[in-house]
Amino acid sequence: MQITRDGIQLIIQSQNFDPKQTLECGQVFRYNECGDNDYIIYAGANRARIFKSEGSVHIESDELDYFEHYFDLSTDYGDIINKLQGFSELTSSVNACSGIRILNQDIFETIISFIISANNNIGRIKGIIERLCTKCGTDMGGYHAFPTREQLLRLSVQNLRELGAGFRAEYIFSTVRLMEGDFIDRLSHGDNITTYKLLLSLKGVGPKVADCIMLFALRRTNSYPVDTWIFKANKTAELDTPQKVHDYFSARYGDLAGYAQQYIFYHTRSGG
DNA sequence: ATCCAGGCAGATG
DNA sequence: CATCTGCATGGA
Repeated sequence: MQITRDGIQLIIQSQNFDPKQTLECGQVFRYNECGDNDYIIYAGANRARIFKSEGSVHIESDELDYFEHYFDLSTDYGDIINKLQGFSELTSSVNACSGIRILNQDIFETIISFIISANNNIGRIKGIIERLCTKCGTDMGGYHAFPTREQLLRLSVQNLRELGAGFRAEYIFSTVRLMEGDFIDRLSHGDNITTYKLLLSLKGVGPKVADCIMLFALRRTNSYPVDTWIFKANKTAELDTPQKVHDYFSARYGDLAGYAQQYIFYHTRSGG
């Protein structure tokens, strides 16, 4: 993969980077399509435009270093794909979605976003998060940052309901209060089991949401989130519960489980 | 109208 | 430990 920096933009030439697949594979919610494979993406307090043109991906932002890490540009996805091709059941998914990259997202934003995602659909999730940012995120001039913990502490359960969060309003209200002191540091530095248990201590965070947080924000790539789509795709007579599917495939794919999960999820959801 | 959406908490065997 | 039910909201 070749990266060149030209003023305010990065230009990336890679077989394995497609903006549409990367943003629409369900790992992130705060983006808007503004053209053909052309998006505005908001992450934390930052904003970028990302689009594909003549085989290259362009990223325009005032914070290029942030987005270079955010889009995981130092990881060799060709190598990951080669290894996953060793599993015959993944061939069609990987071939159809070979431009997906797993983002490095902010931990607080990811926790709140995936609490909102529970028993919800992507359109509503995006709307609730957008209204949350507008309601209490810092005005960056033209857009709003994702709220900080301190900003969310000011909202009542009633406020959260008015944004459309439904029964998740209580979860968010409790969780921002549980994440006190060095909670985030302990999440980041714990081993997989410790971090997983810590996440389950938050309200609105169960097995699936914890796996998403570990994969999308903490880069624990052994995580294998099992939602309704993955369960439908993987369910067999033997693997007849989400937990059995999770345990089987996280063991089968090892540290590539998270990548495999995203290829399957996007492929299944887009009609594969 | 009924079901579903990137599930979870709390109660019950 | 595993299984069951209620849950806010809006679109299909």
